[in-house]
Amino acid sequence: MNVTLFWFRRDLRLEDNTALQAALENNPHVLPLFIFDENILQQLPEDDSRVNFIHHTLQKIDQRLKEHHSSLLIKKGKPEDVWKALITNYTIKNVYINKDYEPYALKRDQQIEQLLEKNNITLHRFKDQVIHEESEVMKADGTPYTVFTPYKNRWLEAYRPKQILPDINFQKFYQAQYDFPTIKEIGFSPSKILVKPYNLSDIHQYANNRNYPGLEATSYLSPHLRFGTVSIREIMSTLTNRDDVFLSELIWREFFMQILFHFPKVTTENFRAKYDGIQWLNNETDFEKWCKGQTGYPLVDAGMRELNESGYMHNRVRMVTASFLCKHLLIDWRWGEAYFAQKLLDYELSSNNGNWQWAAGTGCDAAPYFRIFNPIEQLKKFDSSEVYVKKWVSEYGTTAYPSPMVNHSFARARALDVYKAGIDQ
DNA sequence: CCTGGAGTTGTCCTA
DNA sequence: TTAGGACAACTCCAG
Repeated sequence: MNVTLFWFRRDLRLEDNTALQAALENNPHVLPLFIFDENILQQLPEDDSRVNFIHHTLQKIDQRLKEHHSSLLIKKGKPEDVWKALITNYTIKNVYINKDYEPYALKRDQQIEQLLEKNNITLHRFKDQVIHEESEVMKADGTPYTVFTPYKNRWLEAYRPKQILPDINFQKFYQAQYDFPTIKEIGFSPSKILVKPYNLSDIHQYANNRNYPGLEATSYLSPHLRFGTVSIREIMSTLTNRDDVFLSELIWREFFMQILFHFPKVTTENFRAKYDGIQWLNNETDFEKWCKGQTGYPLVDAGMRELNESGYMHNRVRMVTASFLCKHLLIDWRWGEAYFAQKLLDYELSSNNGNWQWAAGTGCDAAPYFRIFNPIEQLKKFDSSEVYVKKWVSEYGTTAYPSPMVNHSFARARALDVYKAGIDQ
């Protein structure tokens, strides 16, 4: 039996899925596939919340497919090995994927494409996870933007709303009944941390509410965009002119994706080499206090504890915690980036890296280094009733709560000195 | 090539 | 009490 493979990666949905739709429209016997990639899994803790979310999402997709006498094929291994086995066990002419722009994924897909080509199999790639991909929003001279505002203006000029795809035809799937593996069979254990459904019902209030972590006004959209459990086009179709501040955040997502694509060195290096001379203190005890939310600054600690306990952190608080690590503690932004990468449900290399470099002042279009968040002032301004802080730091206000690990005025002056010295080198 | 305007999210001090 | 400027130049981008 000939089959066409559709490979799910970070597009875990049956609705408005560009490559899946194309596969079903042009081929009989479409076999949907997901590979638990050992290259990625081996770095993760056994109860990783993202792996659990992926597993849970795939199970729901599999259940829907089974209602139509088909099912998902789940494999675990290194993608190249898995594909070699698939080519041996099935007769495959076409493979469909949605593009993924991260450095690891680009390399992986290139390898798989070579392997498929050798076996006379065509790989069909589609743009799906973004409105404008890496080279669709460029300056007039053909080079990429490195400043957000002009990028955003060009992005908006180029935007054309697109129709959501019609419902898929389940009859076109390959009819087979594969067992769906348990989380244990994949080598993981259940996580207590769960992805919440996204909620855009109050999105027209985003501009007014977004800075107040106590309001519980966040959309919780980010993990869904990360794993493709919702289509970016569907989100765009729900926005109106009033939602321009929220739309800007979606454009930031694509801005940092194209930065990572065109400047992959940012993964390990400062975007601006000018800051390479900063002498980080990198004190491990300090770092541990920050990770655990034991700094003695309530807004910082609330943020870190929210992250540790829920896999989320409010946007404003991400800036405060990141600024605190880099400027008050003089710890290399890469340490903070790696910690967020472990914990965030919405972890995305491009956004995480871009925003950490922004906070550290080393990135493109970054905050100037002398802009140092005052964690006490930020608390007064954005959580004055202390609802957010009390929610996450239950001992706040008692003797059990630690005193500040570093004096703000001292740390501020020290950061200015160290940054200045680093730049002057 | 030149030029001018602008650049996510702050803080602190002074008048 | 509050508004405004300093903080520090530098680079980007469009015309």
